[in-house]
Amino acid sequence: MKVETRKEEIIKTSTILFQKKGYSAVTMRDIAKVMGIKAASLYNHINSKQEILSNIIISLAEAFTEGMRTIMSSNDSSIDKLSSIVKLHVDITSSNTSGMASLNNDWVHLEEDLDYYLKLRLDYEDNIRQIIEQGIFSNQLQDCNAEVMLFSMLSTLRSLYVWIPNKEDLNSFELAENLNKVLLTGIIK
Amino acid sequence: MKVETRKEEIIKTSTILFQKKGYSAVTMRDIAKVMGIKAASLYNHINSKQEILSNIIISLAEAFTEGMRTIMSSNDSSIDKLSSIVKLHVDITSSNTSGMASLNNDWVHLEEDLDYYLKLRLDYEDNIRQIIEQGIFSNQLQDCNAEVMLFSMLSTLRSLYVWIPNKEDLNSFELAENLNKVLLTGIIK
DNA sequence: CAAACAAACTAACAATTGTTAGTTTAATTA
DNA sequence: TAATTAAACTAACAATTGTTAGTTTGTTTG
Repeated sequence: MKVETRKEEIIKTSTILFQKKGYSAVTMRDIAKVMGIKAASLYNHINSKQEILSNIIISLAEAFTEGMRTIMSSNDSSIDKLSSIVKLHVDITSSNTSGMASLNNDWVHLEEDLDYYLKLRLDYEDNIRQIIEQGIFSNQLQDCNAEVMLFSMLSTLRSLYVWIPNKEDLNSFELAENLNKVLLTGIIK
Repeated sequence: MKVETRKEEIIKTSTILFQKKGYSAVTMRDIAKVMGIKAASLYNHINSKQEILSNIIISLAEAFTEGMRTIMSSNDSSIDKLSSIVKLHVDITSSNTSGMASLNNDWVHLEEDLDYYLKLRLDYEDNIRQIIEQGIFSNQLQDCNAEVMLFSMLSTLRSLYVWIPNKEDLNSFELAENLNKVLLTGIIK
């Protein structure tokens, strides 16, 4: 709908500002100034500052949930599923690095949608855990502490937003390729 | 000095609050309330909110720098050096998980000490990069993209603060052990 | 042309922010 | 006991916060 256009511009602008200073440190006047209007004018398009944050975070969280649904419903091996997850993170993060900063750092400031976000996040982690445990059980993965594997992988994937903007020399495909290699087979020869 | 005692209590309290909501969202009145005093009373012991943040972040950053100095001056192999770095992160993070949250998320709000912090951080990263490149050169590490290795490892280590408080079942030693295995040799069998 | 509408504006609000000045209280030291 | 000091207090400040109400402007549509 065309009505959404201006709202989307506000969200896009806010996303970039939230990335730089965090949700709490960004004022409505900051956002307005970047857009070349007055703070009060923002309220013709959005209902609250909180709504902006929700829009940024929830849409991304749902994208991950949707991607995970596809992966889980496949018949791939555990290792292939993990590779798909890496690809999913690289793709979503590449398309919205700033938003991923809010997802990672500002979710604590969600109000109405906090519980919903936490549920999506928990379910997502549970799915990965399940894949890893299945991989250990079927002898494809090392019999190492599953939580450590989960944590290590997820930490790296969640930090991609910091790193992708600084490394334009690798395209999405190569990046996912390299990440897979490092995350799955380690760095030792 | 005994004079510092009260100041340290304020910093400790602030550290925990900063971890929960981030520097910008925590007010001097929040800090004072937890300590059971009035906001104005805080200023008998500290000069500004900013000073609290600086204290938290810089002392941690310097601990890392100091640890790295020791590692770099050893004659260990690249792999052993990387293991020592993992241990360094586990140790420092275990001893101050809340502070590590500020180090990771609130450093952007540093003012006077921002440049100093950035220099420490950059030097630290350069040292790790150097170790990795040396490892590749001497054929101990896979000939994979060095930046990806560096990023993956550092992302995991920097996220430890989120994870350590929830996993008390692993002690520092076991944790470093498991992390080393996963980070160095991967998760595939 | 008139009506409708999107999107900006000005002005103001009540609450909250970090911080300062000056004062009181209670314990320690000379 | 008198002087000192650490550490709290009250009261207030100027600035900034998110947000609301009501108005103006210019474009699109009937």
